[in-house]
Amino acid sequence: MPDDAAEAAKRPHISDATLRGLVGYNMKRAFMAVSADLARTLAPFDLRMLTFTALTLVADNPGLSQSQLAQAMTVERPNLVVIVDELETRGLITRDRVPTDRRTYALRITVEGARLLAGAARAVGAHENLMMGGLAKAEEAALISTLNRIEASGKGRS
Amino acid sequence: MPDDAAEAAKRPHISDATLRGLVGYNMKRAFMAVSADLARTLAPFDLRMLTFTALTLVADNPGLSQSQLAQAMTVERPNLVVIVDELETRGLITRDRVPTDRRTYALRITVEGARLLAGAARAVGAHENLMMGGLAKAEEAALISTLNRIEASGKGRS
DNA sequence: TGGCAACTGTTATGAAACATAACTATATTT
DNA sequence: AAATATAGTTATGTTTCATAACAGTTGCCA
Repeated sequence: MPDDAAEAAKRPHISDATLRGLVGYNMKRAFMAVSADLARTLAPFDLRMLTFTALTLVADNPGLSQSQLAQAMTVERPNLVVIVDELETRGLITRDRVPTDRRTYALRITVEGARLLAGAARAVGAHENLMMGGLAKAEEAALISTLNRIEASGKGRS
Repeated sequence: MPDDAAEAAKRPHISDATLRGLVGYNMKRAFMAVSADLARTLAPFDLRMLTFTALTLVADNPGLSQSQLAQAMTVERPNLVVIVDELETRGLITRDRVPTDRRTYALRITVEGARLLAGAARAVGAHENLMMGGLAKAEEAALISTLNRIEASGKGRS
C-alpha cells in the first residue's frame, strides 16, 4: 500500500479516538495535565509531588514511622529513605529515636517545615482552583466519588 | 513534645484526609490502581502501556511519522525512538521511507502487529470492564467529560 | 543559485520514580 | 537462647522522561 505514503506527508492531526474510548486513557491525559501544572506550582518551594505529599502526611500524622509513611505513599521503603533524607537535610522534618522501639524513627515536621508547607499548600490550593475551576461543586464531588470507587476496584485485584 | 512518641509506636492507620481534599491526589490514587491492573493485563502480550498506546495509534493512523506519534503521545522524540525500535524489531510495525520527504519514516502496523493488538485490545476491554464495572453508563460518561475539561484546563497553562 | 534556517530521526547523557536483594540493628517469638 | 520478624539502610537495576548535540534533508530567501 504505497498510497498511505501520500497521507503521511501532511496528516493534519492524528486521531486517538480508539484510545479515547478507554476511561484509563482519559484519566492518564487529565492526570498528566494536572501533574505538570502541580510541578510548576511546587517548583518555587523546591518541592516535588512526592516531597509535598510526604511533608503533608508527616504534618498530619506526627510521630509516624518511615514504614508507615512508605505504605501510605505506596512507595517502597528503600525509595522513601532518599525522600526523608532530603526533607531532614533541609531541616523540614526531624528523625527522632523512639525509646520504646529503637529500630524506628518518629518523623515530625519542624517549625520551618510547617512554614514552608503552609505556603506550598496555599499555592496548591490555587493550582487546584485553576485546574478544577470550571467544575461545579457537585461535579467535583461526583468526580472524587467516582475516582474513589475506581481506586477501590483496583485494590481487590493486587 | 515527647508525647508523640507514644502514638508513634502503634499508630493504627495514618490519615491522608488533607490530601483527599485535593482532586489531583484522588486522580493519582485512582490512576495508579488502573495503571497497575493495566500493566498486569498487557504483560501476557509483552506490551507496556506506552507500547500498547503506540501500537493503537499506528494502527489507527497508518503512515504517520515518528514526530507525529511522539506529539500525540506527549513523549519527546528521543524517547519515542526506543519504543518504535522495539515494535519494529518485534515485527509489529514497519518503518517505511517516504519518497516525498526522505527525512521522515512512515509507520505502519504489520499483519502480525494487528493480530497481537486485536488480542491485547480485547484484554484491555475486559480490564476496563472490571475496573469501571461498578459505574453506570451515565456515570462513566460524566467522568470522561469531567476529565476532558480538566485536561483542557491544563493545556492553556503550558 | 547559494547559503542559512528549520525539521526528522538519532545518539548520548542524566534525572526521577520505582523495584529487588541483602545487610545491620533491634524486637519478638518459641 | 535460638530462630524469626521488623525498621531502616545500601547497592543495584529498570523504566519513564528531559535536554543537548549531531547528520541528513528540506525549505526559504536574499
